[in-house]
Amino acid sequence: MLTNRQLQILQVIIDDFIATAQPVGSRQIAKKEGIGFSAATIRNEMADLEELGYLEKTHTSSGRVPSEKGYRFYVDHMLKPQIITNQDIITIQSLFQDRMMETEQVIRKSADILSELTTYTSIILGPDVQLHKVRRFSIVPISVGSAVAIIVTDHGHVENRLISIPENYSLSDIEKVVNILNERLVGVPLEQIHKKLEEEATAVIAQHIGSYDGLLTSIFDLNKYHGEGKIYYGGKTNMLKQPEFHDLNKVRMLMELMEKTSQIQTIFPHHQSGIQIRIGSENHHIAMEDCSVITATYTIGEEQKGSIAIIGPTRMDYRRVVSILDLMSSGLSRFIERH
Amino acid sequence: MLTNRQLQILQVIIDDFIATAQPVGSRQIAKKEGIGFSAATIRNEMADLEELGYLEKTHTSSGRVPSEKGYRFYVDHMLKPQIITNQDIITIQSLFQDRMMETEQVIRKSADILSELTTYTSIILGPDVQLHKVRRFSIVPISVGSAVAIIVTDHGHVENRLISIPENYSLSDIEKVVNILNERLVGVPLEQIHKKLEEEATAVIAQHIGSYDGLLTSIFDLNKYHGEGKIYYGGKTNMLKQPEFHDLNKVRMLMELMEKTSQIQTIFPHHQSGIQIRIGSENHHIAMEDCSVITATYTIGEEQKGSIAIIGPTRMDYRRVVSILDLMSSGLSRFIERH
DNA sequence: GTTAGCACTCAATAAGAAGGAGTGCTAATA
DNA sequence: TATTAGCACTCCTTCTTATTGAGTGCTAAC
Repeated sequence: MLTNRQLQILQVIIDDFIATAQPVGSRQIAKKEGIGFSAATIRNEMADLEELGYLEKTHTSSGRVPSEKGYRFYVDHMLKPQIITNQDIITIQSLFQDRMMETEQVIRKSADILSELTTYTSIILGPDVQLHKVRRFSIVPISVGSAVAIIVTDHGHVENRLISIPENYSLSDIEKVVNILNERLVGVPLEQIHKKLEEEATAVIAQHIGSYDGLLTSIFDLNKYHGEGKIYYGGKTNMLKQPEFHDLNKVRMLMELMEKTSQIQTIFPHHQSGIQIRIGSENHHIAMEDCSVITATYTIGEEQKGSIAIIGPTRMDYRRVVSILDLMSSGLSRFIERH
Repeated sequence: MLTNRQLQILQVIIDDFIATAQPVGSRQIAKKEGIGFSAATIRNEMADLEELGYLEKTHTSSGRVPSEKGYRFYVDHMLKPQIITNQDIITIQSLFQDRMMETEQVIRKSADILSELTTYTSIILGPDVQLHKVRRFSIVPISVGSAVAIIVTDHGHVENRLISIPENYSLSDIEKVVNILNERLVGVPLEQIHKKLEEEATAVIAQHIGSYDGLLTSIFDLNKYHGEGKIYYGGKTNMLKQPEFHDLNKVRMLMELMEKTSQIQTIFPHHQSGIQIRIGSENHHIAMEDCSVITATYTIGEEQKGSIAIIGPTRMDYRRVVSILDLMSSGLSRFIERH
């Protein structure tokens, strides 16, 4: 168990390092207000804190730097919520004023604002369309043999896809199929379309039209295209402003990571709501050894809907980021709910 | 006018510098096969070429480096098309096999392949949807007061947008509007919708329904959303591998440039078809002082449709990039035409 | 016109010297 | 016993100073 004085020193070191990115020395701490003991005492305490694993040195005679364990402790036990300025609150809330703005746009803008307010990089996982329910299904013929299949959901999302029409289908056949599908599928969540289709619709269609080629299965492979919802980024270049990323190699690895949709998905914790913090190696990614990721989720009703993440250096301003993320996720939740 | 020997030396220097990124010295050149004169002679010629503005020195006693004027001359008068390997051709053409792949997907993949083959960054301006013609227009009500408007074009592109429905519109009113619009708008290019609407449809609708609120104007502001077609990137991080971008500041400026949609548009020459090369300052962008941009266009029939660009260091492999871009743009043109 | 030879320039690298921030330990102090 | 002052020591950083080597420009000889 840490003594009060140790806690105090740890706090000062972490706050200072977050602000300056420089190792913190004992004299520096002693000079701070509210510190009533000498540099020598602090040195002793720091040695203890290092032994306990909360601090590290960059070399034998350098000041101390928080270790991952140090950040973890800080985040778990010492993080008081920050008072956010009115200005920030206004910036965020103005986003959600325009009722007729499309969800996609709002998210895009949210990502930008997040990165601006935090000076880090923001990533937003779009709402999970899989739970939307079909409102209307239609097929629009384009040319001989091809057509566009369109699904509109109850939240106004539109999913469309080019399909091929077997030659033996006539226009009225297509119309029949569309009618049958609308009867059966309206109200069904996207994620269940495939199952529903196999269970009910195929038989009915075959019965009405006689043939049932691969047509329909190809339509509803939609799922494959939007595995988990789109990904939106804000402030990708903010990383480059952080002193810890003066190393081109690190930057490249990080950028490459962000280009790979499948990889970036993994930074979002699955089936966990609320705010999650992953520090350095906790991300299980070489490229993110020196990064922390803070994620939040936004929801509609009971069901999880999407995630927001801020990715920055381990030395990031956890207090501020957590508060802003909190504000933003609840704002987004309310916004999407209205839609 | 340059002598034959000067041409030969210029060629060797540029080819060498493109390959190694190192200033080229007189001894190095003298050692090359096919060079029948001494280093001293070459030094004299180089001094002349420098005086003419085709070469530069990085410092008083360094080897020579091509100047912008040198590259320009090389590109205009000395660029023989490169024989592309079979492997490359296969890679590109395999892209266009799958007839049922969506245009968007093909473009996305094209961008990736381009960046892979060239080791530079590729940017593709999506086809200009403005010239597509309306195939079907529909409105799907979502909740009280809101609906989704959908336009399907003759090339299978789907444009959709959330709109608000004035309270005094009934379901059957909406249906009437949709019918009228389909009668009037099918076959009209997207870019003319707005005009067409004002000229013809409004009167008819007002007559049928009695009121004509802002409903429709809001629908067709679509144009504003897709100014010039979407932008797709490939190999954004390839820049970081080039020795000329070891400077973090340059990298940041370039990356920031690419994040700004409106700015990146400007690198595409307007209303010019064929292959265009812009070298260094010709791009009129501080961030691209050390970059060259090679653009090509892909077309359907007579009308220009979209652009492809490769952005790399001024020291890029012009021969190879031009050839690959040529292949890719004609491939894309044929692909889109089929759709 | 071409080339060999030589003095000169400048970047890059290495090696040393000085300065400074910081630590760890010991001994004195409250 | 807990705290602190003092001091030796470490190692990074920065600044010089040589040293080397690639390359040029010029001159004189071929």
